[in-house]
Amino acid sequence: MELKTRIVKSAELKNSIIKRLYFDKALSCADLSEVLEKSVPSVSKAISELIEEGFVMEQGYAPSSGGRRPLMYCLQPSAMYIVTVAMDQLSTRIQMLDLHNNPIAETVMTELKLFNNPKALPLLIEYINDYIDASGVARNKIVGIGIGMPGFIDSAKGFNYTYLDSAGQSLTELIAEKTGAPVYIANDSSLIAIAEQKFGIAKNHRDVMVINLGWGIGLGMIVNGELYRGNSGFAGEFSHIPLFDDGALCTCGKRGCLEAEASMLVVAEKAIQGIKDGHISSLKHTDKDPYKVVGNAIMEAANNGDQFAIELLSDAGYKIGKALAILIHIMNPESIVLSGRGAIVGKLLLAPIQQALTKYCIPRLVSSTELLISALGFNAELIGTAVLVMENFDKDNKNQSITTKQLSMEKTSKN
Amino acid sequence: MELKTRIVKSAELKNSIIKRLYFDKALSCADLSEVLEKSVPSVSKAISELIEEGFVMEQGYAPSSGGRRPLMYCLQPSAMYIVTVAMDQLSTRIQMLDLHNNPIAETVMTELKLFNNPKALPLLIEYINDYIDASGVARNKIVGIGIGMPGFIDSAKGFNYTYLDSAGQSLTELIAEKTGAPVYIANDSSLIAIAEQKFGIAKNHRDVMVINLGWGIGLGMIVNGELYRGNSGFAGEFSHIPLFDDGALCTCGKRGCLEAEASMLVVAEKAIQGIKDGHISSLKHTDKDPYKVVGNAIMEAANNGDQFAIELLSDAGYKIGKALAILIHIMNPESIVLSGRGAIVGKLLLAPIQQALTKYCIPRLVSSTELLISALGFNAELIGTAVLVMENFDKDNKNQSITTKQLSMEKTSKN
DNA sequence: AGCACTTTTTAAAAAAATTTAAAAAGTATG
DNA sequence: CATACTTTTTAAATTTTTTTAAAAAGTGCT
Repeated sequence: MELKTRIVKSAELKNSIIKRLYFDKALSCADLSEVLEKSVPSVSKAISELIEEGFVMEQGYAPSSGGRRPLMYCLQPSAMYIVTVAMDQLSTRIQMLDLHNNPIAETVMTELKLFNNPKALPLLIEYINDYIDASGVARNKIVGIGIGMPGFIDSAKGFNYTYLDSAGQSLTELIAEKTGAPVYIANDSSLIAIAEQKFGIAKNHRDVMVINLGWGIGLGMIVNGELYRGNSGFAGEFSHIPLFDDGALCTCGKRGCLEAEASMLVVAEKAIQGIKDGHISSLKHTDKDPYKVVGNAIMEAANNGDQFAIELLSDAGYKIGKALAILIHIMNPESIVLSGRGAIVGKLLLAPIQQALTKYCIPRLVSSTELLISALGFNAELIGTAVLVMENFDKDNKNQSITTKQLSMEKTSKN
Repeated sequence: MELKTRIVKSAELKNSIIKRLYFDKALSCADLSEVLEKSVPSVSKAISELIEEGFVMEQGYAPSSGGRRPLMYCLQPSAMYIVTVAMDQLSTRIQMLDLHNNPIAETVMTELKLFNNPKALPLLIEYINDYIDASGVARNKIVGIGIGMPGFIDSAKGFNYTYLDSAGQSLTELIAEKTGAPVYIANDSSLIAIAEQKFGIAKNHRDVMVINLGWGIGLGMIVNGELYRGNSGFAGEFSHIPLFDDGALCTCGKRGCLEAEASMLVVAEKAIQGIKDGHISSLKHTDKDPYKVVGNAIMEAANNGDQFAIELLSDAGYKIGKALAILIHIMNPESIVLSGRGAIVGKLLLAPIQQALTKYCIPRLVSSTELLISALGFNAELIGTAVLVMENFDKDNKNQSITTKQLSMEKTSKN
């Protein structure tokens, strides 16, 4: 009894040290004491236990700042692993990362249609299990499985109200049961946002708006330093604000939405029409090509200097800029990041977006917001899911040190 | 030495108990233990000290929930007082509240022009000092002075970049020096928002957008349970988003801003023009009447059923609704509150706003947001400033129990 | 009315965390 | 190159907090 409570208490501090080291890579005992608001002796004791248990290791001495050089600690990368899953409408990527965010194997990409596919959920579980088995990593070494997916998602309860019907049961509970590891889910745009804020171009910015330029246009919001999803998880429905009087008809049923005017899908449509109308361009088109292929071709052509492709993207950029003007007025963010697939043409979008901002924004507002282009790109979502797992690390292991957890799991699996 | 550290430590808990009781009115020892995440014995000890020191009192027993009835504690209302100041462009109100938010004297209202008035700041300080002197309350009994004012404000540093030029010195420090009490400032719309969320119609809502219907249209945002001001304090510039293609010219230099189309000032202008054009209405107009008088007359006439006045307000309401549609898409708030002066015609605005929301919003988004009308009305800003003072209570008294503070101040004043 | 079961409060014992002091390992400087 | 001044780390003493246990005060049912 006494032993148990002792472990519970010290586990809290130890888990928060692990979490902190995941995000900050390397810290000294004094650093940790300051950021965690615990005394140096407490932290010191916890660290030496963590080293003994194999979770933390010494990394060497940092340069002196005028006194004794601090001994830096970092996570033992192979102590635990994070399974990251990034889904879109058509395909799913799976990847396992160590505690330094380094992949331990090739990313596996599989076709998996979400829309109207009752088999999607069992298949997803199968793919994840296969991946873990193939990796050779023991289940009790997995911190958690993070899954990013499109749709309206309640992260706390673990539901996706758009895809992956789980017959009323919590998706996270269900998948956790079948895989033997804790599961966390979140919306893809949200994950890209936290990836950019924790490990990307907007690192440590308190207030960031991240635009997910995929086939649609998503928005992930970091507000007061944390992800904002709104009262019912619908915040950031950026692409359906009434932006143009009597514009194109949108899939949402309204007119003049940003998505109906400037998404990659619409750009592809316009390109096809343009080619038919005889526009000069390096783009070729056969009716059989799906929009996805056309979209990629446009981005590539634009990057290679094709005038028609650049025109199309500029037009979209200007419209996105008008919408961003609204966002800036309301949120006054430190930065706006162009991320997701479309980030590869980010440089081409920059000029028309800036032009729109100048036209539609109060000057002092534009000048207090930076416009940035993601460097994470296509990897953002995978990194975001890893962050999702580690963000929940201290909460979910509150009553149990990860050490005792691993021990108890080994025992039960031997039974 | 040992005594001092003992006081410092216990002061933290005691101050957080005071703060909590200010917001929650009455709590039992067990309640406090739970919300403050401290053990019952710790809280119990702190409470008995606070009672001895005269800050807390027993309030009687609450009904049993199946066991022993809890003894409820509340603040001794006369232990300390809060000075609240609400400024607008033309006039300033001052009021002193006890710890139960009850006014201890009549509100004093004085003419005080903010725009282009170098005497505004010394006058403000004089008014505050006069008010405190007249109240008969000792300076060391004043928790703090909260001031709400229009303009771009940095609450943390205590600057107002629009009005009350303080020659580079922090406004809050300056006023604190001259009045002998801690001073906190914030933007008027922000204060109305926290008033509605702490003591108003949106009590305890996590995500609320509060519209301040004054002569302009302000927005105060509560996000993830706390006030959001953006990266440089400019968040909520709601009334200057590009809403109408080529609309009326706005004071900000752009076209089609909400403020230029639907503010009370614009409504007043339209009313004057309408009367000249021969509209039938109970409204009378002489050219000498300032807009302020016209505006009030319109609101009164509309509430009395005057058709022309109602039409004018409905038109403004519909436009506000279009802007709210955008806000809902981005923020997905639990509720939107119509507050400030204009809240008295809130009922009349409800229908046209709802109509606009239905037209411009995705259905599932409208239905997840409540549209509410403030009951605090004109008092919201004063209550908001009191909240501002108490929100900072535990932070600013971190190293000193309020008791020892009062004692030390008594000594120095006797010297 | 008495018994089983709650919840709140108080008191004593045990554990955890912090403070204090001191040692260790550097830097800068005359 | 020794001295004064940093900063980091370790160790011991003290304080603070929590846990545990028990008492007090109610409810509700037979």
